[in-house]
Amino acid sequence: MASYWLIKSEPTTYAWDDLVKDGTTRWDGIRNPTARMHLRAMKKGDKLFFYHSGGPKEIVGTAVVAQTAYADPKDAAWACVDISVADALKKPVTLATLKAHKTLKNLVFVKQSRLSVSPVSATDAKAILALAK
DNA sequence: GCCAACGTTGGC
DNA sequence: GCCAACGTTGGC
Repeated sequence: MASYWLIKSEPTTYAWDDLVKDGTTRWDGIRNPTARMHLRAMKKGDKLFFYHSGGPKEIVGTAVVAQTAYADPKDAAWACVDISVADALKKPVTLATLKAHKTLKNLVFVKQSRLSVSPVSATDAKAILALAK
């Protein structure tokens, strides 16, 4: 059973469009112990929600874990994973929408916006996908 | 540009 | 090993 996660990126650093272009990319540069823990818990095939911070704050697409966690080549103390692009959301789900939702407002990510990788329950994942239609 | 939340650092 | 001070991040 695949798990769901939410990963966050600044569009100016690495945008959804870059992932679409690259197809698969190394998700590195995570420098937070909690986020690293989540990275290491990822399994191949887990689904990822891709969120843009900074500009329009919204979930723009989904990706899948292509390679489970391994040491960051730039700094072995940290971990990274490989991810592959999945689908763009028909309708991006904004932070405001999440906050207005009765269960999604309790997402780890909503409550702790600084955390760059956070878990999403299967129920919440379904709710997000429903909002994105 | 401000402020709140959180992580990290350094003195003890 | 604790805790205060500081820096960074991200939403508003």
